[in-house]
Amino acid sequence: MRISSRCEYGLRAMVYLAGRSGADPVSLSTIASDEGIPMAFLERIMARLRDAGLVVATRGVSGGYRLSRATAEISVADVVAALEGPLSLVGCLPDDHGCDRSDGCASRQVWRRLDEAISDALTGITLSDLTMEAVTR
Amino acid sequence: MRISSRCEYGLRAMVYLAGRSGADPVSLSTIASDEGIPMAFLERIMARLRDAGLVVATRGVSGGYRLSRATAEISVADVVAALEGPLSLVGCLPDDHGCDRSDGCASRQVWRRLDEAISDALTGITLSDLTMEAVTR
DNA sequence: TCGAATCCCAACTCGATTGGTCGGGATTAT
DNA sequence: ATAATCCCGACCAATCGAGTTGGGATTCGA
Repeated sequence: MRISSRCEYGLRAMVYLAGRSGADPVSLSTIASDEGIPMAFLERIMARLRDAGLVVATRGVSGGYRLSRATAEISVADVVAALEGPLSLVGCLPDDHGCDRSDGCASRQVWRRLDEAISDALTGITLSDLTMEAVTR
Repeated sequence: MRISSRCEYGLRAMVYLAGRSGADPVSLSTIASDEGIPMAFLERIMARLRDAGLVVATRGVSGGYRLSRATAEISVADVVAALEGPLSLVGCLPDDHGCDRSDGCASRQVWRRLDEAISDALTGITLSDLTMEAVTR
């Protein structure tokens, strides 16, 4: 179970933007070179973040990306959900399709718990937390 | 981020064995048919669990698998680690290779926190918890 | 009006992983 | 012996991850 590069890069880019929040939009090439991320790949990542409504792009000469909301209003969970897809660990949680196995439910509780643990951990951190030089532990 | 079938099947098999703990070994074919898992695939899974020291196999006519330890001594984290590999979210946590990026550390704290949350959630549940008909929440 | 900077997008590659299957061994109780 | 069982390496198809390529469409400034 490993975080994808997509997700790692995406969060880095968002933290980067959070550090420049309020200023002019930042171009793809700037983010990519400052963060050491392959530009064409970052482009795909930003497209997802845009589609999720987390960043706003402006095109043309001095265009670029900026955050769509205040840094305190964007959680890491938002970013991860936008990049990793639905983010539910096992298929049968929402639809609850029967659970015909006797111990299937027992195992499933594990995945549900884990789901909650992950969710709790990620929704509790916002980009503004990350721009301050230390996550309080 | 999704749990693999391998892992799902593996935990189901372990819970199954936990429910019969202390009795005769259970054959692959029995587990597979009772749990609805493709037998040849389950065989590969059991091999990993055996290599991890979580189950013991005996061959020959009335052979099969049994747990190597008491159900309370096997955590879900043990099972998942045996089946999912190293289970660390991002490569640079143990070796800490520089962190030359300015905000790399900020993002990394997120992954470390998440790592802890997952680890805590999984080490806290043992097979004996799962054989009782309800995980206390 | 032209061109450069910028975002937008679909298609492609390439290797690893997932989810299996297949075919034969080696062991052991009866 | 023989049947039941685990053991194991090889194989396979589909998907996913991590990018790349090549071209658009927009917008600002000169």
